[in-house]
Amino acid sequence: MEIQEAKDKFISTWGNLGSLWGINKAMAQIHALLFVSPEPLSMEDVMEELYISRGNASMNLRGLMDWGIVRKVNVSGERKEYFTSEKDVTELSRQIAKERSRREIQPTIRILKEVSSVNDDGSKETQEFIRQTKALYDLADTADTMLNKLVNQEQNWITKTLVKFLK
Amino acid sequence: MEIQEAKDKFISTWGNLGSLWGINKAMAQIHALLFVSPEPLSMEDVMEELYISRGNASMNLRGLMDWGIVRKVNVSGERKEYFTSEKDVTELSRQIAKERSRREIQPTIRILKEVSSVNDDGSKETQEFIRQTKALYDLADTADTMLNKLVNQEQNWITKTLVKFLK
DNA sequence: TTTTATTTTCAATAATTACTGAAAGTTTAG
DNA sequence: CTAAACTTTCAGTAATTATTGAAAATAAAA
Repeated sequence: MEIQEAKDKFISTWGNLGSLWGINKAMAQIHALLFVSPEPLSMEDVMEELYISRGNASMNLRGLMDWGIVRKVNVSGERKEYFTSEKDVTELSRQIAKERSRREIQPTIRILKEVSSVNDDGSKETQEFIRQTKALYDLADTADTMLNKLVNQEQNWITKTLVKFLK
Repeated sequence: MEIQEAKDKFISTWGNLGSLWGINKAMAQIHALLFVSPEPLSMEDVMEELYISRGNASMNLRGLMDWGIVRKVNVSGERKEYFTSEKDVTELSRQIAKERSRREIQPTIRILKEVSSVNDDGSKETQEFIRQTKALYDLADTADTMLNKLVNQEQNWITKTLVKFLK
């Protein structure tokens, strides 16, 4: 496969995958583009490569910065702003995990806790509701904690060793 | 909080969360409803509780069965079909992890592998492309393997120990 | 077999979500 | 300061995705 085809395929695949981590297609594609570009790109560059409008580029670049995986860089002698993405996949996944936890998982956990402490009227329906939402709360809480530990630097030697075993 | 409010809140929250695991709102809400119902529900029941059409209920119940987390049950003396969801959260997460891996992660990994073996023309662009897509491939592959091991029964003592440490 | 109950399918439509482009805003240069 | 370069915002529109509802299909009962 030649580089242009491969690049297009990668950008398109990554774009469709956006929904998997909760961002839209254009945003994921911009990320993909920056991720494989050796040099920072201007907004103009992004618009041209992906055939998207200025407004679209602007909004989604900002979105990526909010996710903490894209940042502006100054290119000396240039007035334009240039953008570059986090290049280290470990840092990238750490950042994504952190943001998803903050934006979606933790709010969900909060609500699970809230609804599972519903007033128990003794009915079968209520008891099943409490049992099930509690179980979900425990699962979500454990999974969130584990994910964050796995993905964060605070890995002691035991964790590191065990991670190797899991691979 | 009273049970009806709690139930509505749970169903609505779970529904919005659908996008997190790649299913639509109605599907996630049906799942939520079945998940906290002590008895199996008919399609009629689902339609009434969630105010959705017959077609919608039919299609999304089928979707949930395709995910392997809802199944039909026969209620003796009844001609209607009744539906019930997987009640065990461990089995639920196992099933979801398995399906997501199969539907999205593995196809992505395949493509990452494919594009990262692009013909190397020696240019800076191509070299960066190869480096980055390879790194992503490794990450996705490792994460997929780990997730499946974590979530599957094949937990040996090492895995179990790791899980305890991570919690 | 015919009737009745129930489910599925899918074209039409509604709802949601994303994108554009131009005007307004901002920053730097002159 | 004014002009030029560049970015952001957002109302309008386009594209996508979800939902309805009724006809067709299926399955059980009579």
